[in-house]
Amino acid sequence: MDLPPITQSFVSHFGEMGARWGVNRTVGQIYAVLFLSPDPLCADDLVDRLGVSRSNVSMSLRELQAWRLVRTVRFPDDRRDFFETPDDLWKIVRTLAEERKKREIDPTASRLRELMMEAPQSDHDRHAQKRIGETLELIELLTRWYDDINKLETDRLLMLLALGAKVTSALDLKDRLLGSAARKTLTEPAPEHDSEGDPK
Amino acid sequence: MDLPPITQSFVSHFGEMGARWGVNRTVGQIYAVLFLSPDPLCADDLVDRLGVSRSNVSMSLRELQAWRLVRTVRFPDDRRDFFETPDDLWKIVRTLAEERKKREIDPTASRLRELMMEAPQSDHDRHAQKRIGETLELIELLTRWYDDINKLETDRLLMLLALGAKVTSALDLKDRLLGSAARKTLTEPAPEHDSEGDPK
DNA sequence: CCCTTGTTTCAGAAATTTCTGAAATATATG
DNA sequence: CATATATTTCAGAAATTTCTGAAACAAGGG
Repeated sequence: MDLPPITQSFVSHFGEMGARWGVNRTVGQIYAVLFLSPDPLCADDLVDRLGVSRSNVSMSLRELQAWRLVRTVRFPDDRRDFFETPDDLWKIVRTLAEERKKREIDPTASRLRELMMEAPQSDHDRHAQKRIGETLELIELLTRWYDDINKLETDRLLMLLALGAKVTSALDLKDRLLGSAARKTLTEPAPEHDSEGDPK
Repeated sequence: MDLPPITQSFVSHFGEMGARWGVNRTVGQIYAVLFLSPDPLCADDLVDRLGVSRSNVSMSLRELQAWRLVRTVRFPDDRRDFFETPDDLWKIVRTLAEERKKREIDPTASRLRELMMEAPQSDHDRHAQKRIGETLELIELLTRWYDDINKLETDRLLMLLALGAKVTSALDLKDRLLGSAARKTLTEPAPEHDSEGDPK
């Protein structure tokens, strides 16, 4: 490995964290190198900098492209592919959210939907289905919210994030200004999830 | 494996998905069984139902406890530990979010903070540090938002989720009612990211 | 104490994932 | 079409993770 000190340390960290993020060490490291590089790099640059095999680099880049976290760039009079990360951090955040949802949530949601179609054979099945149904509703609520929020342009998103929980007081204020009739039309009756959870 | 059909299918799915969620097959399956079980189960119940070794169950339960996704229950006149999942789904969602943040975000944030303290040795380092700083700011913005939202009681949270992107129009409305001066102080200018890759 | 019942630990076996080098493929150029 | 350059594939090697059975540990009676 041959990298300036700060980059080096950043790259190692991404290598270690890779596992927790659902990618392997090399994939994490390659992403880190590209992320910090001022200009696009070709596969052999990555081989040199990380000291891993050419084929490993090739497969890892492939995976990063599947995640839409790197893209290729071509230069005139050069037959090699070069790779770079989008430099808009917000775009990266959105891509990560989309891809993780696709891999971690969507398959489960559709499997649960299938299970809700099955005819229960026993009391046990009936209980399971009830629980599965509640779970599915919650997932659908969360993903609808996500889809909705994800449509906002970045500056509006930024505004909401900066507001944080204060939105609720802002909404309360609005209610007071308008009378609460208007809000009722915007909020839907809350789905119920009850249980003998702990008193907080 | 000896489970009624719907539970069976749910459990297999959680086993397969386990890997994507950062746990292994057995951990995923055990969680799934406990989640669907109407009453708490002891370790040997899990051995029977999943056909894995006793020690595997023991280690997997330990991991699920580290995640705070299962808790133990004792019954009078029985020396065995029994295990169950919280049945309030919102509590589960919150726990998942907290634990994943702790494992996936926090270590990176603190490493990036360390890297920002280093004295840059070269232009390359300076560029890397700039990029790292932007990343850290974004992470901090997101985690502040998360901490803030996470404080809300579940019914308020539910209200926000149901509103989705409509909050922004609600806020716009509030602005119109109040005059826009108030909001300006809450939004920040969007971070700029420019770059031009040039051929080597 | 010494059973009995239940849980945890841990070294090594088994399974899976990652990585490599060599061969195959693709594509531009003379 | 032959050559040079670049990339991808893939079978097996290497590394890592998961899982097991046996042994150690813990705790409640008798």
